[in-house]
Amino acid sequence: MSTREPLPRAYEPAAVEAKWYPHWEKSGYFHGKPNPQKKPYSIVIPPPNVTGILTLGHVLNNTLQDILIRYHRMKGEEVCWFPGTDHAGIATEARVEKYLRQKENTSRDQLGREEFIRRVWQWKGEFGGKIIRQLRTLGCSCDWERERFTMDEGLSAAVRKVFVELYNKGYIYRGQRMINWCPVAKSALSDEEVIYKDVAGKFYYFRYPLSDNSGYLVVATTRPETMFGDTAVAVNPEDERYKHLIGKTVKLPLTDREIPIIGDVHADPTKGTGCVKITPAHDPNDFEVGKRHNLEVINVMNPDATLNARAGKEFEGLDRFAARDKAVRMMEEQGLLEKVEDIRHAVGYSERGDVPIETLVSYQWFCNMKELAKPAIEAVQSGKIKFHPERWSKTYFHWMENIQDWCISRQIWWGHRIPAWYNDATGEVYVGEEAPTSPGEWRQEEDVLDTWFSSWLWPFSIMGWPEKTEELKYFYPTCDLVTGPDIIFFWVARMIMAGCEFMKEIPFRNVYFTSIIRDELGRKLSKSLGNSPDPLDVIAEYGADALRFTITYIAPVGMDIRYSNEKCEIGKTFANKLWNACRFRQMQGDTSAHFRALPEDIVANVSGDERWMLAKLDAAIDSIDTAIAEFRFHSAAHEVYDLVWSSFCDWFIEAEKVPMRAGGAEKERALAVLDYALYRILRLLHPFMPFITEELAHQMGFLGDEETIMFEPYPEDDAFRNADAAALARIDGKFELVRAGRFLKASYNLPDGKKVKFFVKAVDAESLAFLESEKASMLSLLNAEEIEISLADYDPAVNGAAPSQVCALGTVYLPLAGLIDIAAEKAKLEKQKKELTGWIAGTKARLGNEKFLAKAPENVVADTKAQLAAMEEKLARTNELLDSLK
RNA sequence: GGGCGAUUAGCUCAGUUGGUUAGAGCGUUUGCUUUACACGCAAAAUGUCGGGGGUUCGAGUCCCUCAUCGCCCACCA
Repeated sequence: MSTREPLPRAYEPAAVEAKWYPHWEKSGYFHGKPNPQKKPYSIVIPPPNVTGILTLGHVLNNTLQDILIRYHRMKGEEVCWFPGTDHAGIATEARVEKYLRQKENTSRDQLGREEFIRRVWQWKGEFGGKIIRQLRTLGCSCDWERERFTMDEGLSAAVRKVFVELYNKGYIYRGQRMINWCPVAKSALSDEEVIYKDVAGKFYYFRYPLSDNSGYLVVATTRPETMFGDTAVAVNPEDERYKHLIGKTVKLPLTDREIPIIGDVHADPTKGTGCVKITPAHDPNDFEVGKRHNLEVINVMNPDATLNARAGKEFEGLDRFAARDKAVRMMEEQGLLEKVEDIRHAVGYSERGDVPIETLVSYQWFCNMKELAKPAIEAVQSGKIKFHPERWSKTYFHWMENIQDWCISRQIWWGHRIPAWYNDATGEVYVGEEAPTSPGEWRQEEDVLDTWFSSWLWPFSIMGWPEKTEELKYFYPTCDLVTGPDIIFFWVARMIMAGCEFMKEIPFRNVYFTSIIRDELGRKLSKSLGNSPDPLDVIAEYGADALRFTITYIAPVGMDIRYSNEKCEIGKTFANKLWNACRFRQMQGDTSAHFRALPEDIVANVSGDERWMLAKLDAAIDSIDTAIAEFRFHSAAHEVYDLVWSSFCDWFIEAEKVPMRAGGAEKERALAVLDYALYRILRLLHPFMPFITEELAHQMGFLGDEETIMFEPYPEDDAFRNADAAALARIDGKFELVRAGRFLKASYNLPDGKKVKFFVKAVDAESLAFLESEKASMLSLLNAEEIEISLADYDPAVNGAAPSQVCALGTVYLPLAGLIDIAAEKAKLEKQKKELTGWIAGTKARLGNEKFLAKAPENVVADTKAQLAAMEEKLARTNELLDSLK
């Protein structure tokens, strides 16, 4: 695969990405299979809708999963990322209906059930699963051999088995209850599929005349069109204003019906007029009231939310909103409209249809969740399953502890048909995995199951359950789940319940809830706002690695992300930086033989800079391990970014130019350490930026054609940073001096490249010796002509007045022969003196505080004392400099 | 109504169990074609850590309270 040519000046991701992914996939690198020699690590993908296309939300979600997968793979575990798609009943049915209407001018109902389903499968084959192909562009290392669809035969068998089991346990039942109805899908919905929006509405105050013509009651409603279903008016039995009316009747306007006035606590005397119209068929509270008083349930609506015959001739067939207007108008004409108030109120909308839902009474299938919830609550309470961030467990507990029956039947065709059969002759109901074999006319239930009724089995159905497969034995339970907090009820909670019930084992150990991605203005990304960038465009412009890295880098734990395409510059420039570091290395000659491990003699002879670099690497490796273990992906990204850019490129490579120039054994050692560090960096970075790291590992000659970085060991701590803390501190001191010298040059507007002479007065003999030994390095880093290091005071009489900087290892002077701005120097030193004096005073006060000495930990006290000494020493030198300027 | 989160540099955000002088990227300013990189190098400036109170030797960090913004759940005849 590798073509060892000089690297171009800038990284061009497109060709590299297009090259490696197919190679990885063809080579079977993504495939995981049970292997008793290795520790299993598995993730199941949150199955995207088969109709879906890649969004930035998916990018974040799947990048994080891929980071985990690649990280654990390199850690030597047997990893498997199970991918697949969800049949998404309502969404897909709507999508295909639209397609058929546009392409063939036909409809679901024209085609009939069997033909329509055939067409949906056809559509899926042709257009479905686009997102799965897009995930490849992103670099996701899913085990595509194991790709599943929630309506595959095996997964469908799992659904049937689960349905029958829960039915036999008495959890699943069919009943007439108040449900949420979507007029667009013409189907029942679960409570979770209803989203509440605050919208402007009106409160209509209607007069309902008493039958005896002795006056009227005023009732308020936001839904005038449901009045045709009113079967009572309720007042509070304690309400002095109305209690004498209980038992009388009112004439229901616009109808010829009379309805009773009933006493019920549901009527709150403090709210509105104290009188409530009761519409049992269209309001959950009213339904309860109706049950208590044995009221008739009059459904006045058709499935498409037009009014039906029960609303009377004038209203039959009218859309609910038209009917509302008409009812109000007619009430007004009859003098029965008392007043109208503007209000804002929450209205339930269908998640998919984006229209107000109707609550109505209907026969549906339900699943009682109470018993299923118990072990699932326990699993999270006990810590067997951990949520990250932990606070989501509160949301989880609150919902689980108040869990309601789940309405699982849908009046659509695309989905798992409920395995129940009716015998109309005998009235029998048969529920079984297969059709009944007993004689008689059996008619299968028309309804299908809620999409989530298959998704909740995903972690084990995808592994072949109910068959007892090797995969289940090895990979179940999965390790980590990465998903959005918006589906905590829909999916996460239900998977935990299903796992506990059917596998007797939790489905995963950790759940990481990703951030929600917003635009720069903090708005949710949406198609209608046009603020939702297409990830494929972003990848084309910046590269997949850049997008992956950027989104990881900017995603804080548990908070919303403000995303804009421009932010991908972070990842793009970072990739380019890494590319050029390798390009530089390539120019220095052949790859060292020691890039995998440094031999003893090199380790024994590493320079201070080299030890410093190896120590930085160790520290970064530890931080990254910890960060990934705690799902702090952005910390890991920041850590590796700083390591590469600051430690490796800005300091280490620049410092190593000295031994590399020296040639011979010096150069050989420097290149060995450089290669060793570089290959560790590439591996550290691979989970975040898979393409560029694979490409560079080959370009640099670290890997042969038949090898892949994917299975190279993830770097581990070499303990270099524990080797010699004092030596590492001295290198930091050298860098501080370099920074100070550069500052002096910049302060006097000297071009960075100008060769100048510095003087350094070392603080002591030890520092003197060290700085002398690092002289070549400092000359190079400072771009200086000469550096004179001594223990003696700088003598302005000899070299002229010089601005200076006080550092830990010594004071740096830049002689400027007449150019020195004495006033500016004085001001700088006075400022420094003031700061030092302030800190010293503060530190002394702290050390003078007996309580501090008594209560603070020893190391804090010792550190404080050391700081004080250092500051006092610095102050003394600052004062000397000030004196010298007088 | 119940719950959760946020408020730190001009912007977007870091800041692990409380412990020196609060950081990064972008932007801004200055100087640079220095043996990879202008997708770059070097340097600089900007903060009463939302307000108030408390605990503590010590608070951006813990507690209380207020304000503003956002999310979730419930309810709303």
